[in-house]
Amino acid sequence: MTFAKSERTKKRIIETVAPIFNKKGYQSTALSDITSATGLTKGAIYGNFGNKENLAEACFNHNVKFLQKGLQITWAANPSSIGKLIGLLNFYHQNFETVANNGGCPLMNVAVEADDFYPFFKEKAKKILMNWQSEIASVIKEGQKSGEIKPEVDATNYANFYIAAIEGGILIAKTANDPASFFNIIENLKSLVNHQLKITT
Amino acid sequence: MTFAKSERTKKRIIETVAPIFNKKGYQSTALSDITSATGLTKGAIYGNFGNKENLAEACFNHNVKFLQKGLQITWAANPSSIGKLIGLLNFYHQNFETVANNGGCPLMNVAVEADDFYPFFKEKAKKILMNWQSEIASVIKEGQKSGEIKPEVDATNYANFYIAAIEGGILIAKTANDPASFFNIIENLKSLVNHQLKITT
DNA sequence: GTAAAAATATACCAATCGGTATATTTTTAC
DNA sequence: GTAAAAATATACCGATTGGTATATTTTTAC
Repeated sequence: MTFAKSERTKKRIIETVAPIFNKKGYQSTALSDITSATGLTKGAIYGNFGNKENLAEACFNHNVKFLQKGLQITWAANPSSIGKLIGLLNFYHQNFETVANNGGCPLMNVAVEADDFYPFFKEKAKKILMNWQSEIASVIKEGQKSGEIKPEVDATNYANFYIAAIEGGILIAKTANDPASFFNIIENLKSLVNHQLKITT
Repeated sequence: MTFAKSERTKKRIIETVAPIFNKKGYQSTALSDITSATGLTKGAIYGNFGNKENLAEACFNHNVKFLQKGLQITWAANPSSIGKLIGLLNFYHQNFETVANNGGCPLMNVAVEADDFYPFFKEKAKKILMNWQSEIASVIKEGQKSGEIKPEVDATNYANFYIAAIEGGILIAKTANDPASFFNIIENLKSLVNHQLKITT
């Protein structure tokens, strides 16, 4: 079991620092924030990650993984397409507080900070976003094949609308300190899924 | 005409620097960015604004003013409530490129950066957001009074949904480099206004 | 237990940060 | 045109930034 210690330390660093990067952003998170939060010195941090960018990347992956895992679990737990779309909205509802306390949606945070001046992180955010779009659109298309969802719906277009409302909802709820506004948006989306997508026989 | 020179210089600084703050964010915009963009020295900047925070605040106000003005003009140009809601969506569509080239929505940018660690700017963002919510909700309520809009619609709830989709749409379009996705979201919102809000006699 | 290797700590580096005191230049008022 | 005032430039400050070379400690393998 060589390298075991190293891997455990890396994991501990990531779990400690990931929320800090998500809250403060890449530029505003100083090495001193990282050393004081972990109780380690710069030597240890650089020995494990090489530089700040690598550590931030690992933290971003870690932050995103929680949400991607939620999607995968939701997909696995719901056989029907409508069930998947509603189930994912329930997942976002149930985990709002957790996500909010962790600094909000990591995709939004990184996209906003990196958008105009940090191509490396912007591309990372873009990849995650396009994966999300593709997951939602695929479920809609499947539902159309199986006769659950109206065939005239534009899957990609609808996936974007679904994602936009969720991201905008997080922004509003966090900025206004009003989680209820996010829950209302989730309910509105459920209503759209049930009345505009679902074929009611 | 005392102080005339000073006011003109301040205006020029704000117009030059506002897009930089909107693109890079507050922390990532260095005084050196400001001096090199304006061609002025730190002495001149501090003589006019006192410190970086005051300048950033003036720039945020300037960035927001463009959008607030657009809303006011749209309100004035459209007598009916449905006309106002559709007209505002047209305004956002028409000005997407301009806003995107300026660094995106200043409310989102400041809210995301300031959310967890910068109360001063967070409060500024919150105020702007709540003003926006109130403007949309008021138009909906007016439309309900005049019999244009269905009385069972929750005005505040719908205003939040409207704003969330727009903000999320900007995020998606900028991150994916795909303005069309924003335009599609705008069209979806128009459809909601016409089919879920509007009373069709 | 011991030697090698891996992980961490220490002490430093140049560069840059926001900010300021003061000197210089430009503008204003008469 | 000249003196006062306003605006800008220069030269500096201490603190902090990300990063690194090296010394020390801890862990691993035998």
